[in-house]
Amino acid sequence: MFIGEYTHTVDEKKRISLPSKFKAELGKKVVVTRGLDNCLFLFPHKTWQVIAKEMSKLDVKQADARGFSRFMFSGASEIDVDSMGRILIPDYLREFGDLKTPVVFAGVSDRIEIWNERRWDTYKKRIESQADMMAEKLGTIGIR
Amino acid sequence: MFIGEYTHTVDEKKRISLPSKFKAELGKKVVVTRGLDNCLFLFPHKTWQVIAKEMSKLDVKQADARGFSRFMFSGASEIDVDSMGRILIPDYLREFGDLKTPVVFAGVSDRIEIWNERRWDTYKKRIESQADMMAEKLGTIGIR
DNA sequence: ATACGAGTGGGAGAAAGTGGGAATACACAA
DNA sequence: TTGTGTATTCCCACTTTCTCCCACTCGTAT
Repeated sequence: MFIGEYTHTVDEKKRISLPSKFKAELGKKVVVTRGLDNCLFLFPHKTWQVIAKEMSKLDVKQADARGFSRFMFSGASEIDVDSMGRILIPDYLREFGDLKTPVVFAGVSDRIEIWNERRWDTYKKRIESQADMMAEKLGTIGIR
Repeated sequence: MFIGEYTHTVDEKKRISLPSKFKAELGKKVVVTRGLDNCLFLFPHKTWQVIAKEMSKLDVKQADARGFSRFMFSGASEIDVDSMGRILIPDYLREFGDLKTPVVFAGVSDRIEIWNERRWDTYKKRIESQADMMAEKLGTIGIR
């Protein structure tokens, strides 16, 4: 399970090194896709295979399902982790996620999210400010 | 499985080089057909054979099934990949897809779609804006 | 103080993408 | 049939980008 938050650099060659805490669980082959709220999702290859299988069940005849699978599959990229534990995000994904130095890796259970740091901070503040909502959600999962 | 998004050029001789990530899986012989939403579908020859077989099972009595298979079969074109990994799209398909430089190859699971870049961007933006739909679909495939 | 691991930077070689030339095939007119 | 012009096919070559590997720095632990 991925937890924690790490800030990294995008170097001149557009490489980003993975947080070492995630390296073992991610393995040598990872998949990056478009995520929600302009972040990217990062999965171990094995997790992606499960997701891809689920997605391929969607009905091509439905316009929104078609759009969704186009969005996810075309947005996905299988990436080899280099010998230094870095990944190279394709241009179109880097643009989508607005990834400029610094970027944030956020572990979210089964997946890792990659964020533009500024967007991440803004997003976090917005969530933090919604104390009532947080309290309620905590309640629903049994913490009071 | 085809994933990812690649922008390529249509050269003076109307050739388009295939993204190298797709070359191995596509093989030396591919099939291009009319796709949905004004893009073209590109299949490895082997995949096409399976599709053709499935389509021939469709009920001829149903007008929409008839229309669909006419649409797919009449538009289909078998194309050899040249030694540099490029293909030559027939005029009528290039017109249908409005393919002018630059064009986008989008891997969508078992097919590749070829888009006019401008149309693709417009389409993508429309999908991106449907965040609710995306979140819902993500939920159905187990991402929350 | 030294060793180690994590994160970052850079250089050389390989590959991908694209443009263009030469050879071949084709169509049509003389 | 032969010649001419056009189109198509097959290679070769150039440029840019990517990939792989090595080196350096900084902080932490021994």
